[in-house]
Amino acid sequence: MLDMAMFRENADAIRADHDRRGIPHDSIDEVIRLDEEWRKSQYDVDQLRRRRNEAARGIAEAKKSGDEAGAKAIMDEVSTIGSQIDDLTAHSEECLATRDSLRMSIPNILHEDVPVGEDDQKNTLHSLHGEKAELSFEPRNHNELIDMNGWVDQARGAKVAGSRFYFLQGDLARMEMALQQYGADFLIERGYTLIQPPLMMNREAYEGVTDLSDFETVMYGIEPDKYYLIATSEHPLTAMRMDEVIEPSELPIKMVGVSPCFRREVGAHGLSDRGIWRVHQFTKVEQIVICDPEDSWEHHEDLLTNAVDMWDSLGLHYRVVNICTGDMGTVAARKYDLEAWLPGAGAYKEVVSCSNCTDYQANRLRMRYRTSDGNSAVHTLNSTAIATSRALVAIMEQNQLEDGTVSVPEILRAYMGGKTTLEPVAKGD
RNA sequence: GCCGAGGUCGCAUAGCCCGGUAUUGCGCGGGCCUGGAAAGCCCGUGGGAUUUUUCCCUCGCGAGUUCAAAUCUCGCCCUCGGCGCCA
Repeated sequence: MLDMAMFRENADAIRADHDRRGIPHDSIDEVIRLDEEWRKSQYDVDQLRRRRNEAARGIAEAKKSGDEAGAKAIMDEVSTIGSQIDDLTAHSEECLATRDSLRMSIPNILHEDVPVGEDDQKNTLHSLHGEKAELSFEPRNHNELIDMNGWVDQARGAKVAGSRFYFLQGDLARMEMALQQYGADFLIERGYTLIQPPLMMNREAYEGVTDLSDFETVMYGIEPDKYYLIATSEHPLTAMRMDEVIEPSELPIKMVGVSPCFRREVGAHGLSDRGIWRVHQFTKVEQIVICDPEDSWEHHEDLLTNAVDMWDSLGLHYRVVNICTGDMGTVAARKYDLEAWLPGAGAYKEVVSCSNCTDYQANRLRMRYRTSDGNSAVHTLNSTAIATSRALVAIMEQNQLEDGTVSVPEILRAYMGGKTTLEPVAKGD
C-alpha cells in the first residue's frame, strides 16, 4: 500500500506509474477525493468532540467546587452531543474505509529501470548462466521421467487428496530433502537466520503481505478457524514484525525460511502443467530481508546474487530476466526471475522470483524503524532460493541420462549418502 | 479443556478498588554547559488533522453504561502460572 502522503503531495508520480503500466487513473482520483471528504468530516467530528471534552472538564470543575446546579446546566446543554458525534463519525469512518480498501488495490511504484511491456513476452534478458547440455538422445520431459521411475504417484495423490496432489517417492523424495538442507545451509553461511514459520496465518496479517485477489485464487482458507495456509514462507516472515517499531541497530534483518507452501492454483490447467511443475503443495527455501530504505536496492542485487550462486552451484543452465511492467503484479517495485532451461519441454521456465517490495508491505503492516526524525516505514524484499518441486524438474530434465535415470548434482551428493544417480523406485510386490 | 494472574507510548513502570487532562524511570533526539567530552540541567519522544497554532484519537480488541471510561459491565483475543490431555 502506498503512503497516503504520496497521494497528497505527489499524485503525479502515481499517475505516471499507472501510465507505464497502461492502467487508468480512476482509482487514484477517487482515493484523493475520498481523502478530502474524510478530512473534512473528521474535522467536524473533532470539533464536536472538542466541545464534549470542554463540557466534561466544565462539569468536573463545577462539581469539584460544589456547584451542582452549574454542572447540571452544562450536562443539559451537551446531552445530545453524543449522538451527533456518532452520526458524523459513521460517515467519516466510511470514507476512510473506502479510501483505504481502494488504496490497497493500487499497485506499488515501479523502479525506473523496469522495462515497459504488456506481458511476459516483453521481459528482458538480464543474464545467461551455464549452457545447454548436448544430449545424444531425445530428451524426455519430467513427467515421463517420474512415471518411468516411479518417483511420483500422481494417481494416488489425486485419490486421497485431489488433482495436483502427489506422493513423492524414493530417490526423488530424498533429493527433495537434500535440496532443502543444502539451500538452508548455503544461506546460513551467508549470514541469514534460519526460520521455520507458522504454516497458517490470520486474515489481518495476511492482508499486510499480499494482493487481495490472492485470497480467491491462491490461498487455502481453513474453516471454521479463519486461518489461511501460507502460500510461501515469505508471508509469515515478512509479517513477523507487523505493528512493530524496529531499532535501526537490528537492520538489516536477514532470514531464510523453509516451509511447505500451499496454493490453490485456480484456473491453471493444460498440458504444460502436467507432472509436478504446478502443484498444490511444495517446499520452498526463501530469502527475506527487512532493511533501511536507503539500502534496499543493494540488498535486491545481493538476493539475486545468492540465488544465482546457488543455482550455479547446482550446475544448471538458466537465464535471469528483468520482469516488465505488465508482468509485475501489485506488490513488487522490481522483480527478477530465474528461468531454468527444460530440455524436455524445450523452454525456459520460472524457478526463482526475486523482488524488492520497497515500503508497500511495510505500510500495510505498520512496520517501521526508528529514525532521528520520527518513525518511518522499512523496506521488505524476498527471493526464492529453491522451490523444491521446480528445482527437481530442472535437475531431472537437465541431468537425465539415456536410460531415464538422473545424475545427482555433485553438491547434493553429500546430503544423500554419496548417491550419484537417482534410480527407479523398486516395484513393490 | 478447567482454574488463577496479567496485557498501559521503543522498553520498563504508576494509575484501576473509589470514573474527571497518561505517571515515573530507561533508551533515543535536540539544546544549555565545556577547549572537547562525561556528569548535570532543560525541551522533545505513538497515530491523525490543521488556518502552524491548536485540536482530535490512542491504555490488547469490540460492544455497553455515563455529560465523561485506562478506570465500571459484558463478550472476544493473546501471554504467563497451575491442573488435565498429549507427539
